[in-house]
Amino acid sequence: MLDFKEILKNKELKATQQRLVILNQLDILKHIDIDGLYENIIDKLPTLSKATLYRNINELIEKNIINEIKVNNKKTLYEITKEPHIHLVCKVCGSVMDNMCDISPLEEKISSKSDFKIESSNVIFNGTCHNCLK
Amino acid sequence: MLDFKEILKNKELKATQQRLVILNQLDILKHIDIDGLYENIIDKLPTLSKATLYRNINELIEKNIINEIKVNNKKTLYEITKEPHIHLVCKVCGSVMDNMCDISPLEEKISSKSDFKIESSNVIFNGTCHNCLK
DNA sequence: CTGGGTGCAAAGTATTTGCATGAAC
DNA sequence: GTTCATGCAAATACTTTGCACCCAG
Repeated sequence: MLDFKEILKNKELKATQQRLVILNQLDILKHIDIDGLYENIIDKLPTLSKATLYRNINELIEKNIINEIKVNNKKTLYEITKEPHIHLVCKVCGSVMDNMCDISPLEEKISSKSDFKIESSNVIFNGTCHNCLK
Repeated sequence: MLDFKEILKNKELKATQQRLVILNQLDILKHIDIDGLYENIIDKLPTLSKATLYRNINELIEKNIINEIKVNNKKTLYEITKEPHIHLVCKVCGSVMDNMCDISPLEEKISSKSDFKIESSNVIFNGTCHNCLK
């Protein structure tokens, strides 16, 4: 499990109860929007205000501790920043899955063809997941 | 040039002045957010209300005549739906470019590995464009 | 003890909706 | 002539901000 106290310290952010709970819940819930996150946290930390949640989400994105996933027709989701990966979004059940497929061949093709230096990527595939195919 | 009257008719939408101007401007401006679009249209059609713009954008997305591009740290952009393609977003100048690179090899790799049936994709690469590299 | 973080309430933005009027077909 | 679309204003939803108090370091 990730040591969020340490991570926050490294980025010069105080390890407040609020931030630790936000990060823990994000780690558990994987891909969640702001309201889902809020509802989940309120059980653990009933005093949390939405203002604080918004402020922290923005701060944590800024420091690259978490990152946003923008899916069409959905509210923005958040996740803990880990290895770069692809997202598979099921149109039937709505679930979002991580996929570790290596996209560097594609990146190289594009870089060379377009003279564009790629630094990061956001790749989403929409379709039907394993369970919903059955 | 695309015949938007025809396109609207095929989707059973009335070809109103508002819709035609919205589509024409989108076609010219390529990747634009709602406020940029509104400001551009107001010159051509000063009576357009933002409510109508929002309603039409939603309607046109629903009918797949236009589509949204969700870029991190940017407002949602809109474009006329054409061939599937990738977006390259320059972190320096902010420009958004289309790239026609074929991603089907990647799609096949993922489909087979994950047992996920891909129907559409949203692929964004962030980095530095040709001009800003100089 | 000090500075950054929090909660609350209020302000600021963004987006949607109800309804009377108007335009497309 | 009908039906659907529009403009306006109001409602709703979303996000940020100011400020007094609080807690992590």
